[in-house]
Amino acid sequence: MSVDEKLSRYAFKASEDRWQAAWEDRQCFSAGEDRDRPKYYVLEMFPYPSGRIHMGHVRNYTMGDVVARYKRARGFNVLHPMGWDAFGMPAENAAMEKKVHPAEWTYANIDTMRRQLKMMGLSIDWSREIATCHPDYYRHEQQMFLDFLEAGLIEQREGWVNWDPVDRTVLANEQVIDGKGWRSGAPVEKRRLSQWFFKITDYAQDLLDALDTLGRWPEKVRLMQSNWIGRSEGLRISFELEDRDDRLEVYTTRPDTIFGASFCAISPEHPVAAQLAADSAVLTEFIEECGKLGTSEAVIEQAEKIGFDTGLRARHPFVNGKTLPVYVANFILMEYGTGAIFGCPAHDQRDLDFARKYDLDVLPVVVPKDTEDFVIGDEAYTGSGRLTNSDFLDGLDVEAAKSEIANRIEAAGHGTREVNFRLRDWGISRQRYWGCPIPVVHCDDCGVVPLTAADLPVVLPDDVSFDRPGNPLDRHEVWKAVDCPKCGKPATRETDTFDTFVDSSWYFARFTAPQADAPTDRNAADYWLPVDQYIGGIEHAILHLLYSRFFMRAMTKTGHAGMDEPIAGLFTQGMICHETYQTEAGEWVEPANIVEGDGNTFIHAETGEPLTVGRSEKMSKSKKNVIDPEDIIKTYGADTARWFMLSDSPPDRDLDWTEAGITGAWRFANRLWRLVENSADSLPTEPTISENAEIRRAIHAAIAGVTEDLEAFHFNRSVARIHELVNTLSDLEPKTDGDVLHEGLEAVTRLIGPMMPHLAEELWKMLGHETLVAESDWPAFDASLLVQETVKIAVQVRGKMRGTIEIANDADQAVAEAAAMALPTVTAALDGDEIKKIIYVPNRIINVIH
RNA sequence: GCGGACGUGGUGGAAUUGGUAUACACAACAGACUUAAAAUCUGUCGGUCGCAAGACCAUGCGGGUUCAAGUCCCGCCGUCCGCACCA
Repeated sequence: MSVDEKLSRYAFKASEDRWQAAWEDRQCFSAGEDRDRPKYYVLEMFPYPSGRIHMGHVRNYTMGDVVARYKRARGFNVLHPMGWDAFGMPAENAAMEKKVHPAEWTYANIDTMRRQLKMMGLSIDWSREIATCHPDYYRHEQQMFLDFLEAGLIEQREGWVNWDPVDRTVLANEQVIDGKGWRSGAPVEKRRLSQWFFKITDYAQDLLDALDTLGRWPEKVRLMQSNWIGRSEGLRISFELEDRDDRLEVYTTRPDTIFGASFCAISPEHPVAAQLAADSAVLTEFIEECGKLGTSEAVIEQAEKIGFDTGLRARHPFVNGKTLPVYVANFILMEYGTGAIFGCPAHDQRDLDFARKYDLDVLPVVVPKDTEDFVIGDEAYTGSGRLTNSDFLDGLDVEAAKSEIANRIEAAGHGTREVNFRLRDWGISRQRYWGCPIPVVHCDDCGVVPLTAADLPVVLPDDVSFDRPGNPLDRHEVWKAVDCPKCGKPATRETDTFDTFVDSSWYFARFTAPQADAPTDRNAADYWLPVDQYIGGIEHAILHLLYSRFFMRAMTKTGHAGMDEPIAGLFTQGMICHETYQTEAGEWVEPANIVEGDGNTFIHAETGEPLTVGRSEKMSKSKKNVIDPEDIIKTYGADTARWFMLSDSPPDRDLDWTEAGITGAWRFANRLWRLVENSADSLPTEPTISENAEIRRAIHAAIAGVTEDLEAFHFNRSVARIHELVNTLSDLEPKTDGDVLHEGLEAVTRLIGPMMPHLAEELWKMLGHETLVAESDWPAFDASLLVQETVKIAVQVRGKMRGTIEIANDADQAVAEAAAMALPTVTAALDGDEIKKIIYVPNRIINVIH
């Protein structure tokens, strides 16, 4: 860089160091419980310490920082903390692959990522930092487990897991690939294991109902949660079984189709299936085959639907002598309803596919209105209509038939109306080391015994090895050995740890008092909660957010909190994507190794191989299309990186990372810096009000617009408005327009404050201020300046644009008509025809119909 | 498979929520400055036809509602997210 360039360019590095030190010095971002100002709690989803920050983090934390800095300028007492979602599988994988202890790996990653986040200049209260893997955090989680247990919110029962028979270890769904263990390659089996469950289903109705109160959540997230909870009103019907004393309980939401039933199907895990399998090797084999699909619902649903005819027959409750074959079918989930259904192929697609496959009857019992010769082909009919082929239900509509059949079945004692939820209890036991230990012991005499508060924390042992698969806690005889809290005899510790979703279900509460001796300090929690603005990826729309909502209720029930809903406002951001590059052999190549060849081609920087450019995809290590934020910040500065993150793409949509985009942002930062640099000396020292109404309108319209956009999360629009204002100000002559330029530059500087905080401080100083933008108020606008005297409105003839007219604001229809008719394009389009109607929307449009 | 979203110039996108489609930015092209390049500044920039005025076409595809549709409704196509042990 030449001397000349140094003089004409914004020296971001010095600036960033200077202002970050100034903020730190003055403790600008430390939060206290100031009751004189309204509080505002801004939170971004805390990161998993995977190694280095990625662009997704940069985008997420930039958005949160814009909100935090903006709200601070608006006079709010802002809490904006940061922490680490530090337990999880990657640390154990690293331990196996790189022979490094999970704790060491995790804490080193945290140090790196904290340093990187600080480079961004975020307005975070770092004194509140927490890491979920630290005993100071997880001891409180253990305490709450004990409290929840006592409050009846937890129970222990058996649950299914994916079992790798070769590695003799439990696998996560993502570790099962095509039905095989990812390391061993062995076909997985389903196994029953004793597990702890949070009874989230006790709150199913409440979690559903309360969605209506979450007005500042995206509609799509509320809808997804609502569907996930999946309330259904149906009927539990008890079928008699031929040659058996017991009955088969099925659950259905379409009892009206009972006369179209042609089979029953039960889950491979249904007790009846197990019983029959005891005497049937073929059925046993079939059930084992189903188990190879693992526990993933997505896999089960996508697998080919297969069944096994048990030979059992269920008696139809209303048709004398009619019996239905009972199948064991791989798509029936034991977790939903009763684990058994009756199938009506004509009116359910899955049942129809099954019936066609096994050649079962397809009898339509609901016919759409005004239809003759109704037949079912390859598509089931699930719409409304009249009942037919259904004895006493004939002629009724679907709703009436549902009600009638329910009445009859209840009266006959063959079943009951039942509300069901798709939502299942939350299994929290994990057979892994790097998680929060579950604070219970197993005693031969007393059974499962919870520890007491005095025994906490149960700390993970450090001396563990990962040289073989399985949970190291399980083989740690010293750590496991403990005296039973009840009888004092030797007992063993529970070796399962918590699902990491437990850690992230209450961290927002812990941030309100991170040093408290109890899980929360109610004074602080009641002051700060709920989170006013939460920001994170859409991928967490269901599980993390639903678990957190449950957890808050559980904390309230046990006295650790005082409200049900932890998150008042939610925003879900899009992902960061980048083009992908591949060699002819199909190997992925990093963007750093790409150079442009002749024409529109790209070649490998080192090997010179020709490369194909693939479409933009989510940045991922596997496709090597990642850009390291630290490289970008070092090259262009934090403000440029932040500005690019906010420009162009709407925050809820995916953002395409491009070289052109980041250099464009860099050029803008410099352009603005030069504008102030070149005009600062010519500006009046005492602010005066300019007579230039046009420019002042532009300035105040920008302030009004940016304010509105920031409130609505339209950051890309704020950026466009700031571009426009800077373009306008650039055209001014500092010597003659000094007063209005001064007003404009002061406004721009404060408007970019939340987005490019270092540059804003730098410009503020250049404009002669000794205060900090970080401690300044948000600029106000004068609404009276925004009113325009005349408006330009569109003129249409029969809905087609024919020109525009400029008339007075709120002009009468007569004025608008006269102006419109005077347009040659209008008279030409009318061609002498009679005018039938004129539609006039003041300040918008006039439409002449002929 | 089920549930949820998204689709506008060469590119990212804007559109007062049913009222002038393409703001703002990028890329490209032309010019100025420069020995030259970079940087910077100025101009052009949806498509077709036309010297021009202008006309016609265009918001994934096909229908519909309306004086008026990117926006609302119906049906397709494509892409993405979630599916309970990844975080």
